[in-house]
Amino acid sequence: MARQTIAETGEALTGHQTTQPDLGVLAARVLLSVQRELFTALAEQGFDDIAPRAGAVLAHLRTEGIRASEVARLSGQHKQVIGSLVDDLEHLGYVERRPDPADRRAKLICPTERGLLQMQAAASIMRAIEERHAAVLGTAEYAAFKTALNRVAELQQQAGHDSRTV
Amino acid sequence: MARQTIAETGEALTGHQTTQPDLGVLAARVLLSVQRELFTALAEQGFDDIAPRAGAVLAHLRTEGIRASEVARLSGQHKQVIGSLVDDLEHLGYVERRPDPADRRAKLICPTERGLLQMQAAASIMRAIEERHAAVLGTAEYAAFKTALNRVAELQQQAGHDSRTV
DNA sequence: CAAATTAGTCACCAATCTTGACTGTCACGT
DNA sequence: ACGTGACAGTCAAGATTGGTGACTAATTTG
Repeated sequence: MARQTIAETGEALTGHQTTQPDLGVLAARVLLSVQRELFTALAEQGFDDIAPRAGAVLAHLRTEGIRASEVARLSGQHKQVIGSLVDDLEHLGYVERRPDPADRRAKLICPTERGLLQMQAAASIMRAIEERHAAVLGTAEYAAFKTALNRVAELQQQAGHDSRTV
Repeated sequence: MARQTIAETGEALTGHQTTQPDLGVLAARVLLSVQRELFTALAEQGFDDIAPRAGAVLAHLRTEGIRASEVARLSGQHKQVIGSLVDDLEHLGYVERRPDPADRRAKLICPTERGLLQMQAAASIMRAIEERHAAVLGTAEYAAFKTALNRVAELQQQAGHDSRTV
């Protein structure tokens, strides 16, 4: 798995080991380890031809299709990157490009049958991962955690947006 | 966040917008937006010569120094990557290599005065970010969230470790 | 002392990200 | 209707980044 690489792996900068790691370090750890588990499990289920970086597209697929530029916005990646990812996924048979009836400039990225199977598999794996955490933390506590994480992600994205503008 | 990346930015694969995004997508969003805000703020405070990828090293710096291979383990990056990052940070005057008195093979990566200032600045910025979230969610709720995130990161890293072995 | 391990580096290759320019298409104001 | 500006997507090139294997030096093992 990447990058990503997360890219690979930018993190925050405080972190004496003695103190609690900060939000950035924790987010990085969760992301990397979730990615690793998810794509390992996917590979075991036969989806062994996709890399974590393709997740930027796959994570935002919908049965009705989605525009490339919307994927770019949601994933924070450039349009060119999305384009090449879609190229790859198209060759691998996970998605296909269809013209958008509502806008002749745009093309909808639609999952194929294989793409749908992959979406279901990924959703199932992620559900299992989260249920495992919920079993340790407690169902109610995990739900509260997830809600808070959602909220933090929203808040932080607004702030990140502002500071990008600066 | 890179970078990137955070990679890119591999994410999970479920995500109809109608349902709540999964753990991987949320972690990616938090990581990317925190990185963006942190490094923007650092740049405004005069630390404009460091990129998010350098965070892999900076996040694990300690005043007493730390070995390159330990940074590699903590950050999940290869030794070579750490080596080149340390090269850069050394030229920029953030860290210096000192021989490890305990092992003549090893070199300790120690922050310079500027490195210490940067560490303090980063810690302060991250504190401000987290306090902002705490103000919205409530102090107690945010503390609970942070604790849960820590726990999830631990659990997930164990799982990720296992699946890497497979 | 010889063998196996570990820390760090060098050099090379592959993958990835970023930028700028370019073609169609849409939306808006006149 | 028409010109202007904005947006969707693609092409192509450059720079950055990441991964791999081999190598030296020092430590540990037996």
